[in-house]
Amino acid sequence: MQIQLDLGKTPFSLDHTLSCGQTFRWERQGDWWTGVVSQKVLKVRQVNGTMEFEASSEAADAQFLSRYFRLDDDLLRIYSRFAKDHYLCNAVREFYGLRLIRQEPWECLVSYICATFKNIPAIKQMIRNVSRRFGRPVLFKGQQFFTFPESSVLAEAELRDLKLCKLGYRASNVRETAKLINDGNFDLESLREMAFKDAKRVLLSLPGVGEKVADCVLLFSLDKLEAFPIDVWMKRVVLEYYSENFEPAFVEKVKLKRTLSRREYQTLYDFGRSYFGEYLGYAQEYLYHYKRCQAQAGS
DNA sequence: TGTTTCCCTAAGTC
DNA sequence: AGACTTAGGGAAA
Repeated sequence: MQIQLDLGKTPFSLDHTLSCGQTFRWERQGDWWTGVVSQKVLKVRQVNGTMEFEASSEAADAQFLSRYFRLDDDLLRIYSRFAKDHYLCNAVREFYGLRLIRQEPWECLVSYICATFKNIPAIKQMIRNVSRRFGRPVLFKGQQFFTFPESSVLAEAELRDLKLCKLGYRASNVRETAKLINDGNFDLESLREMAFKDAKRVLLSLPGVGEKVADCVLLFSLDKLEAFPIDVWMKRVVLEYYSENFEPAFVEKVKLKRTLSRREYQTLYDFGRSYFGEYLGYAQEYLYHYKRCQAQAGS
């Protein structure tokens, strides 16, 4: 059964939201996007101010979609707080309506542990492989999809099988993290109620989770909009667009390095926090997408 | 114009 | 500070 969700005057762009690289389980065919979210298959398209969708389960109703796509965020207010320079104004104009997505924390955590040193097509491939190998099949409109496996399943997975999913050295990090989560030492949902710094400290204790992965999980699944993940693209954004905020020697030194030390990461974060304000997580996502599109257009 | 090969780099962590 | 580790994708052949 097809359901409609009226967006009213709420700024929203389904295409920008699903194209910007924050999530790895959606595919576009024509106007329609199909993806697996929390045990359900969704097929969605946007026609101006309306979202039309179908789902494999009735649990995926308009309220579910509204929560997943963060339609509760007041985007205009968020824009007014950070769109104060050339780059952000351009990014907001170009990607108007792009929203962060409220992902399922466990899948988000594994996705970003896998994301280290990989490009987005490769990450999508890994998550697809893991779901096909360890997830549960769901039939939707005559096609077979696979849910993302629970931590209990990955905790008992053979390393060999995870490596066959092309995880490489990430396989052991995924399995050991799954064990810790599954043993009940960590309740990911409880992090949502904690302060940003406390939640981050907990995540940093998991194998395969450093500053950047922790920030991604906090931003994309645990409602911490003050997270500001700095990967190679965001490093370039900060050091190229906002270099005047740093010592020239620092800029030159950090530009040349492949990876950031914890101290350097913190220095870039502190700039983001003071310059972009309370919604720096949103600013991050716009600038990340903007920089990647610029690079693609230029080459 | 269609393959194959080579090379660089990727939503970093420890 | 340097090792880890691998596949996608563009350039070159």
